[in-house]
Amino acid sequence: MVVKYEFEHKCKQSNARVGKISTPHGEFETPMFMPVGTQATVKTLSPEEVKSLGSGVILSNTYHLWLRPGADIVEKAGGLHKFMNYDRAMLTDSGGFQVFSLSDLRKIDEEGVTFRSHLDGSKLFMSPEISIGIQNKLGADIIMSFDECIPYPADYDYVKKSVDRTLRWAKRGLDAHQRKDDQALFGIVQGGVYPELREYCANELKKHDFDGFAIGGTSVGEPKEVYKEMLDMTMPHLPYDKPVYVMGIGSPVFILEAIERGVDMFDCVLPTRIARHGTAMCSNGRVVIRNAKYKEDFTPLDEECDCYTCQNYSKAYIRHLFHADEQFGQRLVSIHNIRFLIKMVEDSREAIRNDRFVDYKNEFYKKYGLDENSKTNF
RNA sequence: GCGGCUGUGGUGAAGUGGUUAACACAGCGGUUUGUGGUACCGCCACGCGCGAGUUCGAUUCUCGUCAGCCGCC
Repeated sequence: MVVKYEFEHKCKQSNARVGKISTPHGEFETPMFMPVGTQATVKTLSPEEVKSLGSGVILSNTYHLWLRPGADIVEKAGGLHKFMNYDRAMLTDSGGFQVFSLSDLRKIDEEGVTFRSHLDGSKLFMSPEISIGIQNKLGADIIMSFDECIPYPADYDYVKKSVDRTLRWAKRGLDAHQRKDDQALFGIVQGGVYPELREYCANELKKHDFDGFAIGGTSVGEPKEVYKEMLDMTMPHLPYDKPVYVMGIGSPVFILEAIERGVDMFDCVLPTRIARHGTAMCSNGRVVIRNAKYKEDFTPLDEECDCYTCQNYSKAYIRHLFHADEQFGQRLVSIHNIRFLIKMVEDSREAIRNDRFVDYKNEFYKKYGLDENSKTNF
């Protein structure tokens, strides 16, 4: 098996677990947060910086790289790792999310999805075979099934129809996969908020030799309670000896709730996106760095953080950079936010090993200024 | 000293004899969850240089006054 999951320990307080995933480009401990580098770059950061933050794996995106610069060019460069000079594990999303996020420009049928390019308006067609073919050329260590990420809310009949189609697409992708020796393929569980559909989808996927499983259709605007229900109705039906990945979650609350339920991997643009707009995730809650109250605050974003930004720069300075529209500010907050989440999963792993993850989570929430039942998703 | 032009929020700048003075930028606050994000959403002049007059009503008309700019002595 290309990607091997090794279980290490399950926390006595919950289903949270610690393990290790090995790939052709190194191994990483789980639970792990994966920064997103959609266009073969984690925006504003160099690969060396990303590595120094403690991430063992980053994402890139099939749809975006397909449009630009094109899969053939990445392949000619020697694959995504060489092209962007990143030698650790990488994962590519299938383009399935774009079916959702670009929904005003798409048409879905059994064969695949017809898009209109967001770059030049040209008509494009994506199918499971095309997505897997592109991902084979890109060469990430973990590639994803081409699925339909259903919006929330969606009615039962539509979700049922969509899940069946996603399952047929998953099988087609598996059949089309040409690099089973060095690229792991994960299946994606959909099913919206319906327990029987989630269970059904998981059970059908388990019949095939996927290397890991993802839970999709989350973080599409649903309330936190609904999110937790979707995890609860899905996790029991996934095999314990394979990695589990919840797609697209990045707020501390969503991540910690996933870890508590035994999830191993998560990715999100949230830390880097909000960083570029001046919001930092800190142990005492969010810091909107443009705020006037930081004008003369010469302390770090987060006194408890060990990142480059917090070791060297003050809120007043970073605030100045944002008001002066200087790019260095975006870099500094991006570095901090990614490190913050990775430090959070590092601390989670330690807590799990010490059988006190739920205590850790509650302590984190209290300091962050919220509790498990607060309404905010962040 | 004389003549002309102009005076609207932090800035630039619309506008009208009569409901809440357009817009932009800045400022202030918020949003962002498998990145279509130099994005998005709020708030921000009880007042239109000052004073008086005309009018039912004036930022808008008239007179005076002050300030700035331009020109002429």
